[in-house]
Parts: sequence; C-alpha cells; structure tokens
Amino acid sequence: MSILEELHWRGAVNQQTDEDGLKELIAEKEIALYCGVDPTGDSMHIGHLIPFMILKRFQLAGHKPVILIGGATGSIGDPSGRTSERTLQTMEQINQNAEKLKVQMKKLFNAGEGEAIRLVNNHDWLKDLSLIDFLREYGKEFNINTMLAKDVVASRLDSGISFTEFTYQIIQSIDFLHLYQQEDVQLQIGGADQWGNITAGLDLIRKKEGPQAKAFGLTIPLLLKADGTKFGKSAEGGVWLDPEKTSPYEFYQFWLNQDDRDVIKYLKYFTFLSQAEIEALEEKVATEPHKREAQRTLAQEMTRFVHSQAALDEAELISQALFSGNIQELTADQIEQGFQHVPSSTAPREERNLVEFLVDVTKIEPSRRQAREDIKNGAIRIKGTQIKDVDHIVSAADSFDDRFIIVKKGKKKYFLVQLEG
RNA sequence: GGAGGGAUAGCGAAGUGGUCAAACGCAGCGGACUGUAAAUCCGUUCCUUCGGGUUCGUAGGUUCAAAUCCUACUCCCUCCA
Repeated sequence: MSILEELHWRGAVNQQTDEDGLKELIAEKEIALYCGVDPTGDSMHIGHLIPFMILKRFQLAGHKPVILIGGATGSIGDPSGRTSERTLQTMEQINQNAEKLKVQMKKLFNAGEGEAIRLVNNHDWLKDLSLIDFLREYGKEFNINTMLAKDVVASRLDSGISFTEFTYQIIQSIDFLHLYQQEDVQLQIGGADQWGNITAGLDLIRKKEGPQAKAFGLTIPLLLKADGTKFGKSAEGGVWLDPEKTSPYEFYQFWLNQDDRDVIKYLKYFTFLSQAEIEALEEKVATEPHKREAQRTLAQEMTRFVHSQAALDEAELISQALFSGNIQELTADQIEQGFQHVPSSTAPREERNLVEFLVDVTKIEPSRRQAREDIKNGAIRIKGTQIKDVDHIVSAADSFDDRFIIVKKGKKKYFLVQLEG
C-alpha cells in the first residue's frame, strides 16, 4: 500500500491538488514535504497533532518531512477558521511560544531511532525582508481579486479583516516558495482550513518557477465527533500535549473514554498501528464492546507516543487503582509514586469541615451551595467512602498516613490533596 | 446626518409595574441504567453564616413596589441619506 493509499484508508485526505501528479512524483522519488504551526500558544493540543502525525507517516514511507514553526506568520495572525480579528501577541510572547513548541516537536518527532525530522522557523527568512522588496518581489504576483475570493477572506468581509491578516496568505506562500527553492519541498499538508493558504503558495511557485514546477497540496478533513461537536475538547477544555497542562493520567483517560462510534476513526488518524491491527480492533468493538479494547489500545498508543512508556505505566497504574482496585488498600508511598499527576492541590494538616475543605482549601467545588448539593447527592467520596454528612469533619482518619487525601467527585473525577505544614 | 429596533443568567431566548432569582431550549454539574461508552430517564445550575443578600447594557429618576415606566449615556442591528 502506498503512502497515499494509506492516507485514504485512514480517512486523512480532504482535498488535494493534482492527485495523479502527486502519485507519480511519490512513486518515482523520495520527496520533501512540510507542514507548519504558528506559535500562538505555548503548547500544542491534540488537534494540532494530526497533520504532524501524517508528516511522520511520510517519513516512515521514506520521505523527508520538514516542520515549520511560524515565528513570522504567528506574529501576523492567520484569519483561517476565525470569525473575528486576532489580537496581536507581543514578539517576546511569540518567541517564547516558538521555543516551547520547538522543544515539544523535538520530543515528539526527533526522539528515538530513525532520521530526525527537520525543524525550521520562518522568522529566519522573513525577518529581513524589507517592505519594498516584499511589494516588488511578491506583492506583484498576487491578484487582489483572487485573494478576496478565498473562503477565509470572503467570510470575513462583512465583519471586517485588517490588512495584516489579509496579507497572511502571501506570507505563507513565501514560506512554501522558500522551502521549495531551498529545501526542495514539493508538498504542503495542513488542516482543511489551510486549503486557501496552500493553493496561494502553489500559485506563487508556478509564477516564480514556471508552470512546470512540481508542487502539490493536500489537506486533512476537519475531525468531528459522532455527536457532531468538535473533536479534542474535554470537559475541562482542550487536551494539551504539555504534561503540565494536561497530566498524562488525564491524557490517558481522555482517550480511554472515547465513544465506540469514534474510536476506530481515531486509531486510524492518530496511531501507527497497521491496517490489520486496526481492523482486528474494529471487530472487537463490534463483538465485545464492553471490553473496550480499542479505547484502551488508543489510550496506550497515544500516551506512550506523546509522553513516554513510563508515563503510560503510571497512568495505567493510577487508573487501575482508582477504577478497579480498592483505594483503601493503597499505601501512602504508592500514592506518592503513582498519583502525582492526578489533578492535585495542597492543604494544611488540620481538621476542617468538609464543605470548607472542598470549597476554600482545595477548590474542588466552586461554591458552598454546589458542595452541599453534591454531598447530599452522595457524589463525594473520601478514601473510597461515600460521605453524605454536610457537617463531616475532615481529619487524619480520612487520609493516607496523614499525608494524602483522595477525593472522588461524581463517577470518575479524582483529586489528590497533599497535606503539609 | 436622519428614522426605527435591540442589549435578560455560560449561550440562545421568553417576560413589558407586584404572583420574577426571572418560563423554555442548549450547555454544565449530580444521580439511575451501563462497559470509566452511547442513548434514555430523574434532579440541579447567582451567592449565602439559610435570616437573607446581590442580579436583567451603564448611571440617575418616578413608585409603597421596576427586568418591566421616565431621562441621559454606551454598544449592536436594520432602513433612509
């Protein structure tokens, strides 16, 4: 199965330019290709991951991927997928973010065996481009009518778009041209909302390099959940790759809890499992869904890839203890080792009313009213024991060795409270 | 510049002097069922020391009583120029 056939099987192709041409090119040589991300935040979330997983697949198929960090484009603001103007971030902020993303990318794609994926930052070649050069060299190649017709721009014409964001497609086009010329990059991939930017780049390459220039674009479909909502948001917000923002335990739990209807789609999209392995899991979902083997495999693959085998082991240990073991049998040492990455807080080592403990000390509950309601409903468990008494006093007896308190709220939310002082 | 319409809890949207802490839907939270799934059902969602306190764009005013009436201001939409 060729890489393109594989991508189709994985459901990872939305649109592509000159399908046959790209097929031919890939058949005859190893190509270089790229995908970019703008440093608008200090960490990627799982939605960002998709196109880079595809870069990785190309690499495994023998091609040469380039990851672009958009230090320059990030300072302009991509209007794609937005209904309103972005607020500009400071250059310091963007540089800091770019640095963090670089570290994250290296950890994900340059670790372990095999050739490293090349990392570039478009700030390097765009920072010294003068306004006059920009206008004479590139601006002349862009027709305003074409630019206005791009979906991203057209949809913003009513609500307004600044010249800065309007110009974004030119900047991204320069990137593609630059990489085509300097790194022999012939393919750009991106999310479905990048189609306009990618084709703008192709137009620029053709104008500068002649109509015979071989460059292609491929976009990935927007990933939706079975219920029609956007993929990648948990109840608490986005699912981040940074373990400080989303702990490996929470990350593992996110994947483990996926809907039966979605899990195979995600296995295809996110993991490097083979067609045979995924089809076997698909069979399992159909015949013995209660075992949730597909979800477990997905959670394992993703946690191992994004974090590490050690993080996965820990996440599974915690999950095991919390959901199928007897919490009371754990020792304080086991908790210390294994539970550091459950959402946690600290509290002084003193006796306290349960409501105050939940609201004031640990912030597990947002208000006294809510805390009382949950306690009365039997939603609160401490050390595995349901507590329905609003006047309960939290004391050493509720802790593990006077060091940790484990609170469960609802069916599956756990909190670790470390006692100190 | 002129004429209208609008701003209500996280979002959408009722309400046009007391019975309004404010219908209803979505989202959220909790519970039941279950497989840490989906669907469904039930409860609940401003705060509270449970006495009460503070809310309906902002600031004033009328009234025993205002989300509801009046005045000014801010922002948004439609039409005319």
